Amino acid sequence: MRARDRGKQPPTESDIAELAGVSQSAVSRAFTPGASVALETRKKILEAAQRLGYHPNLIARSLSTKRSNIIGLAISSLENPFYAQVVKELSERLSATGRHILLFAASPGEAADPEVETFLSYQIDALILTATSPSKELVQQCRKSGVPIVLINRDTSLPGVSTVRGENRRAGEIVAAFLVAGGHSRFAFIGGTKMSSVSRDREAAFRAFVTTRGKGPVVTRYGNYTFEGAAAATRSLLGLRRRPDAIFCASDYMAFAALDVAQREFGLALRTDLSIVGFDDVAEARHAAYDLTTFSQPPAALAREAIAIIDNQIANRRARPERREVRGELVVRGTARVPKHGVVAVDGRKTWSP
Amino acid sequence: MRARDRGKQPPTESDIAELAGVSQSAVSRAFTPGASVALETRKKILEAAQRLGYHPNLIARSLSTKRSNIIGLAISSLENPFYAQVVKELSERLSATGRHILLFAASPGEAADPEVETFLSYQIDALILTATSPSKELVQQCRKSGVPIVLINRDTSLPGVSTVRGENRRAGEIVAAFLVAGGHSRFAFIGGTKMSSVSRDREAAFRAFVTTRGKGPVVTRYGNYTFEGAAAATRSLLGLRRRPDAIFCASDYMAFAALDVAQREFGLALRTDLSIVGFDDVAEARHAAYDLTTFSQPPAALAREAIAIIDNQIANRRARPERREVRGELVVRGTARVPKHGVVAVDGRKTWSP
DNA sequence: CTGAAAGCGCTTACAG
DNA sequence: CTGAAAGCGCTTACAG
Repeated sequence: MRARDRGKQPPTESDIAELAGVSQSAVSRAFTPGASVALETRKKILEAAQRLGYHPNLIARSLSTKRSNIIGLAISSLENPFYAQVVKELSERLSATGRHILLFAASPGEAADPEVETFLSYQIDALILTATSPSKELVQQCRKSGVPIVLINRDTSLPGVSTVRGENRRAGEIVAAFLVAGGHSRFAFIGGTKMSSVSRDREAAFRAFVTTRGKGPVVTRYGNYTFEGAAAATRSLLGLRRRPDAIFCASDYMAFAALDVAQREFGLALRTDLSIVGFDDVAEARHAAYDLTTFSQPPAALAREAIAIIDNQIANRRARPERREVRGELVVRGTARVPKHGVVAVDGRKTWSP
Repeated sequence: MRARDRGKQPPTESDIAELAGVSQSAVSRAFTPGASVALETRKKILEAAQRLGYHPNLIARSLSTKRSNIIGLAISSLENPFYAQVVKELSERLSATGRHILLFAASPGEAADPEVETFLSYQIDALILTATSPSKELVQQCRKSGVPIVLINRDTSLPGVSTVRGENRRAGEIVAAFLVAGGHSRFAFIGGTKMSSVSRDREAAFRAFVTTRGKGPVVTRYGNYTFEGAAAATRSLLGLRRRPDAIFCASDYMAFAALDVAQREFGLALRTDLSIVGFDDVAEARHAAYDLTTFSQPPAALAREAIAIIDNQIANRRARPERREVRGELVVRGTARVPKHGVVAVDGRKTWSP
């Protein structure tokens, strides 16, 4: 009796044990898949647990097993629907395997690092960063604690870190080919940050194609991955004497800002005065309000690959970090002039390849 | 030495104690604010901790203190930028006080309940639900475990649950007054779900005002808080023989869908053929692409109040559940005809009141 | 101020 | 299959 009238305290294994007339360890086994318990005993125990409304204390379990089933997730641009979608995909897939997300959502400017370090104190099983990059110190901490770390849509030269990205270089090339074929002649690129290597990859491939075709130079501005930043970048670009007639943006979210400024502030007509192409293919891109031509990078695939990497790393602590790429395609919509040839329709959407 | 060469295992208080030549409990005190440790000892300990790269194991701490500093957060519409913003505000405010978010992001249809119940096993200090409502069972579980629960932008008749909402009734009334003053005559409402009481409150006040002015009836459709659902609702409404010339949507996100359908599928001109008003005032609402007239419900305030309630409930376990309301205002933009009188400009935005 | 000890609620060898 | 016991890494009375 003593054990059970502990007032507001939730019941523990000992309470169940007492009620079922078995040992506490028997109760533990009854809740451990694969542990050896007689069918009869397990039944008694489950009944008792049911009666008392027992739920295992996962904090205690984590302490003994040294596995928390918690995955740390840091993100710096939740206002960007692309990342909201990534978080959602991650949450759904992870919870399907009984794992949970410890979330930290920073603002684009902020360093997520200090917060994320405290995640380590929660004994997370792995760390996922998206829209943000880890510092050297964070990576070292993770390696010391044996916590695998994977970046989504970001890259790093730091050793021991896995990455999952879209087809950045291929995208840059295809978008360039598309715009060149569309008859444009003055090209610009709105990147994330100077440091962002995914943005740089897209830019490099874009620029290489354009200049190789003798259509250079490509003017670049940085939108810092924010709406306001991209709006400012667009203003700067459209104020140029040699005004671009084709802008490739490193994210749909920034492309939305470009669209805004081009139409509202400069009164430009899409496709005739100016073509804009984004990257990501977020859900909003197909809304009539934007109808954005863009290169896709599916969040579901990104989430799937990131989790696959984590699982590998957890299963085999000595596994080498991986770098995976997720396929995308150019989705043709209304914000960019369309070349005469090369458009094909699949599943109700239009795609283009050279 | 023994204690320190445990290989990949992160250092513990005992390791620090050994290195610093003190007891393990002394180390614990050094990391407990307000505990009594000599300045000298604390210094030695912190040095040792620094050298070993020690971070307290929060899982172990939680087990003794029965406080995890983890707040459970369940959300069902992260694709709606309004909720993405709410999550972000919550994350930033909570981490400022050393707390973290255990996240579960479901899809609008799904019940978050089963997942959220496992949160309880993590000994969360409180539970926040937004864009989703708890089942009776969940609420009972929470009360049993003494976990305060607060809903954001949702309501419930279940006892023991706190809520934070926008000015639903006032919004319905003001939007109605605005549209009536704008000379509209055929009113419609796109609600979330039949069950959603925040949606019902907005609708009831809207309808009451309209019919009182002899401008009824108000036709209602439900968009299920999704983009596709709202698009279908709009199609149904605009296909009506007595086609509405004014639609009030229970969320901006649904209003975006309505805008899409009205313009792309029905070729309607905003303000002359049809006025659309939303609810929330998400960041996208002021983008040129939408330029949506809407009643605001600030996520920052919602997050602040929700946390304040949680803090009250944690500080005083016997505190009664609270129901708080957060102020909003009608933000005048381009999707609805504007009455001759009543518009005032503040801080670069236009507002209206009767 | 400090250390030894018990306890938080689990898991997991180890005997039987 | 089952129980007694040690241990996970902390906190916190209790003596001194």
